[in-house]
Amino acid sequence: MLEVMKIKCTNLESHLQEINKEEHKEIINSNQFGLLSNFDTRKRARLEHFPTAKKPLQVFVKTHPNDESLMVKDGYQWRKYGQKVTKDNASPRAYFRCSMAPSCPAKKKVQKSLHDKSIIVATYDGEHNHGVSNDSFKSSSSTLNDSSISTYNKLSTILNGKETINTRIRDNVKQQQFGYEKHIMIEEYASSLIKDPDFTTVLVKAIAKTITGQEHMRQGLNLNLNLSEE
DNA sequence: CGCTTTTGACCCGCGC
DNA sequence: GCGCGGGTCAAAAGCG
Repeated sequence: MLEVMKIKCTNLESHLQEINKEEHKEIINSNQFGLLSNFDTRKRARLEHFPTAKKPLQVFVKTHPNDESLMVKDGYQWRKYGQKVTKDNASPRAYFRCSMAPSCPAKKKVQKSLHDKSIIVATYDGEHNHGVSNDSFKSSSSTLNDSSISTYNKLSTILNGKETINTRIRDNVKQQQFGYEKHIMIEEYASSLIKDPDFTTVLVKAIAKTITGQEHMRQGLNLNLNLSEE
């Protein structure tokens, strides 16, 4: 499911980059005349708000509020190399380096959420130059190959707001023998995505087009988000 | 014994 | 130049 979501996000990002390019052109054009309306200001703020490819990935993981370990099982082996108490958050921030490969530049910072002690925030820097461990994060692709319909159901649920994502994903994921922490991570990842107004706006457009334009997909067997055709 | 964690010291960029 | 704060280093301790 993570792979599917990653592909969808890639499609969405490329689509948004196209939109951003056009909006930047509009802003530049309006600035050429020395004018910047409130509307333009809002658009620029939104452009700056949307995460770019260079922005470090943040993952929100739900844990027990009393759990002080700051450990996030994400399939890689991490070696802790530092811990600091930061000014804006009483919870200590832990620094980890990937220990699966000696030359791997990947790093991450883990800190409890300022507002919710039961949520820890992992900020990833750099990319891994090696594969993921099968031992610590067993591939679920064998059980998720037929997950298109559940993916569609989950996204529909998000959009309809009739049921919390936690409930449906937890049921689906537990049935497919995910570990507890992994399905929590997926929940938080999906939750963070749907809190992004840009993400949901484009997602709604794409899914609406898919539903209305492709009647044969009414059973949600294929969530086609090929936005480049829009 | 080898790897990981802990933790105080150090480095360095940034704002004033 | 100085102080602050985030990030990193490295020695010691812990652990299997």
